[in-house]
Amino acid sequence: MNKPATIKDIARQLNISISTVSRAMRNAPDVNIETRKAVMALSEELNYQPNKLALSLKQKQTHNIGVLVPNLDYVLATMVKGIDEVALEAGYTVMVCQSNESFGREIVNMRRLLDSLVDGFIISVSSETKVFDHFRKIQEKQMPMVVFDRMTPFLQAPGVRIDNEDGGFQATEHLIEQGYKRIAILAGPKNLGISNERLDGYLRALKKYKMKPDQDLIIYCDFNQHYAYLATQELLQMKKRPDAIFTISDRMAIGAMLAIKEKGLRMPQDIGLVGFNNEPVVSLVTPGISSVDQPAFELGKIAAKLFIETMHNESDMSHVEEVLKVKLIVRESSQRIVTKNGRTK
Amino acid sequence: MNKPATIKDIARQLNISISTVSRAMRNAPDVNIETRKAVMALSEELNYQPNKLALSLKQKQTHNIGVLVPNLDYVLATMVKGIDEVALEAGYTVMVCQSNESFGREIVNMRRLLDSLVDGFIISVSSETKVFDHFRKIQEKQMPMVVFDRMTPFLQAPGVRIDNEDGGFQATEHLIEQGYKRIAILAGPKNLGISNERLDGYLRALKKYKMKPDQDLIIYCDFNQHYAYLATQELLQMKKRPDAIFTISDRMAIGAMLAIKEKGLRMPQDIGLVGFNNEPVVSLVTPGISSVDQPAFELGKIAAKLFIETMHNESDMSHVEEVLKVKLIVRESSQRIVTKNGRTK
DNA sequence: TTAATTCCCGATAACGTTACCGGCAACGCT
DNA sequence: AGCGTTGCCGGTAACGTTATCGGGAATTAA
Repeated sequence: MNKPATIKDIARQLNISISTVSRAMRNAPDVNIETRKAVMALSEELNYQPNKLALSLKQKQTHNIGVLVPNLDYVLATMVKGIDEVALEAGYTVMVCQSNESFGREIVNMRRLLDSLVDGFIISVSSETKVFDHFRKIQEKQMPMVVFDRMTPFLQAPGVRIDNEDGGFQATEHLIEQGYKRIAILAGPKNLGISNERLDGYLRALKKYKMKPDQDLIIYCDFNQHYAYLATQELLQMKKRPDAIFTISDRMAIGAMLAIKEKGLRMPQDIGLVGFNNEPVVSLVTPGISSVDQPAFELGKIAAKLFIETMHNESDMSHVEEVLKVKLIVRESSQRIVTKNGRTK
Repeated sequence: MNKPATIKDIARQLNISISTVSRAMRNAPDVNIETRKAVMALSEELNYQPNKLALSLKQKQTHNIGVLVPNLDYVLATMVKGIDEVALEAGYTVMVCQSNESFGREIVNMRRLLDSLVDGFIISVSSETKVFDHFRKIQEKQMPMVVFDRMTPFLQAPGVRIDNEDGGFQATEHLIEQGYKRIAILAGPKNLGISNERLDGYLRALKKYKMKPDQDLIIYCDFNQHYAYLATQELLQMKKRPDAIFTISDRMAIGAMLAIKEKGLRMPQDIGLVGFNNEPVVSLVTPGISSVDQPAFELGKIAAKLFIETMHNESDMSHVEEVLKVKLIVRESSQRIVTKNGRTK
């Protein structure tokens, strides 16, 4: 009972050939019912487990999905959970690798998995990534690849994302409706798609209300709390400081909030604030921060479904792009006009 | 260029045997320098990638580590990051599988990975798990296994955890020093080790200060925010309600905080609150919640190191148990006595 | 010159599995 | 009786790699 039992052991003990055992095991035709029973019984007794490696080597597929993510924060962890759910159901095992937003780690992780460990990839690109050659290798190998959340025009692949532009629009329009006049945006890194899309929504909202965008109020900064804190400090020291800030992530909103509080300004009276993601934390801080809610779990599930479709489908799906709706959740940080029932009109 | 290049292709094109190519590739002796150069050059040109499956099949090891976690919340994600860091460095790829705190999923995930996909496991058990037979299979196969964070006496395996008992003690002693008299504890599920250890610390602190534990103030409840919220509501409706609450996780502390605020009680004046984990969120809410800080990232790294040691070490390491220090971080939620410099004595 | 040593290399088996082909009975049909 | 069909099974190659062995040529030692 030391070495794990193999198909050969069963064949030898039953005095039949390994081919027959193999057939019996996977319910193939051309095998007598009695023989099958005997094989099943013995395999049970020997606690036989088919060797996945050998199988994968033979039929050149692993039934593993490589999931490449830049980190495992709340949103991505939720998405991964969605992926996991669907993948498991479909008989796939997922290998999650996080790159820590590092370009180098992203490449290393990818190459590792690429070496015949997975059948394909579900990817959300790192914010550091500006070059996409390593992903091309996946496509060269004809491997299925699905991108999610953070997409990029440089990759021809099916994908699913949220309507970032609309999210940016909803957030900005809401601030305008609340009477804010000088609305700043903390956009993320310049090369990140979601960053620019949310910025586009911001710009469209300004345009709709005939407000002129002010370059001084459009801040690009790294996707994290501390940089948002610093950027907000600078914003608040301007002669004509903004009276509202839209940050493209909740983490950044938290940073902004800290700077605002430190300055002694009140939300929403002195300054309005809206974030993005609707992470649990924004409803816990005081004041609660308005934020654009996105269906992260659902998005993960769709990503996995797309992957499986791509696997089983011969036709080119690289043009497929699912876009999920988002919805602004209004909280105290931006709600100046209060109606009778406590909601904005 | 469609099919990936193999060692055979190189051999054929160079008119040498596959053995020689194999040797050349892995810097084995017995190969001429010229030959090696030629092999290297051609393998570069053909973009050759050794097939990990074949290699694993041959030498019966995969260089993969299966990491089984109950979820991917902040603390565990941080630990996984630590594992990842060390594992990658040592040439291992990690496969993260989350069980969603479900016993069934834990088993499914484990069996998947067990079928020759990984060389061993690093495990944090699900809170639902009361039976550990499935883990025994790992040991039967002589596979290395390391447990982390959530340990259990039912598994003989090396592990690393934090000093939960001391954490519970620090938190409770602090509350006592702040003059709280009726200190409740929201403990987690009864079968969870970390839950009981933190409770033990709580009890030891009470004993040290000659305070009698009150069974009505010891609440077992599920490890999540909502149940903590409900439990706190009940606590606050008692005739002799507690004047402080220690929750064994920050998520539960948040739930408690919500119930406390709803009741209109002030922290720390009317009631004190201390959590566990020191997640970022506790410093963001108002008032900031005191919490026991644990070195999650470090813990992950040590878990991975233990694993690698176990791999390379023939001797039995199942008795090894590393315990990491924790440290209470005091915030407004529990700080009644303020000294000149704003710290407790 | 001969023997011993070193340097390279190739052939083969093996890891555990499946796919393909061929073959031998037994059976049914004309 | 002869023929095709069906049911069942075994042998073999292959997936891509490494380990083991053996052996020939070249170099060195005696």
